[in-house]
Amino acid sequence: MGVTKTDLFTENQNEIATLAKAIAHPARVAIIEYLLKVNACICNDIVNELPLAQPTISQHLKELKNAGIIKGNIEGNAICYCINEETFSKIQGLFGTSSLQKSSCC
Amino acid sequence: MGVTKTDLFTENQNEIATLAKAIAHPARVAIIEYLLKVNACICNDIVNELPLAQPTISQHLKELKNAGIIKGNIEGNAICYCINEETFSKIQGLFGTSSLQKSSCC
DNA sequence: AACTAATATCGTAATATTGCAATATATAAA
DNA sequence: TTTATATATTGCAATATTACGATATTAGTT
Repeated sequence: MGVTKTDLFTENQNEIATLAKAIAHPARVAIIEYLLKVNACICNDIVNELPLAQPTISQHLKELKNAGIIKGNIEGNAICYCINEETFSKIQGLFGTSSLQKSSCC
Repeated sequence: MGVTKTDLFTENQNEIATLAKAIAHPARVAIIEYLLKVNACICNDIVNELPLAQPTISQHLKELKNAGIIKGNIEGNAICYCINEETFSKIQGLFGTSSLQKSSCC
């Protein structure tokens, strides 16, 4: 149906899925990488940096913001976006080496 | 359009997005967690473990397999699925602490 | 106030994802 | 060989995502 049955899964599983979904688009990966590189930037910089139309980027920024991965501060008539360290650390914790012990079989 | 313009982004950005997309569903997170917990299992175990119909789980397993996150070995009339360590390590590397240096601003 | 620049929202078309019933396939057991 | 068990595939309905033109909003500039 295209509708994910979130109520059937744990809060933790849904949280991981939601964070992963926010990263699950090359444009959003590019935005994250760019923000990490320049450490902070104005939205318009991203529009100039990426080969997508302004409304499209605005939409991607909104999704990243909803997921808590980035945050935006109003700066005059522009908006300064940057990585939300708290969420970013959480992601590194969730997907990082420590969190899950691996072991093969077949 | 619902169509991601992958050709506009780097191979690396697309790879990260593809791996993230494979994890971007609570059922697939649950499958990964289960495989990590039991270390290996028969597909039918997953069907019994998760509150989804067999065809739906088969589909999720296919996506995880396509992404290289799990692999399946035929074992009699059943199939033994397990984590693909190589890809799993790659994910931990990509999202883990080392790969991206963070620094806040606003 | 009129104008410009930066960003967000709306509406919509194209496409992708999710879930499952029905069915197919494949192997083992009787 | 018939039957049972395990898994995959097909087809489809419901919903979600992606992209962008048009337009709105907001704040600075002249």
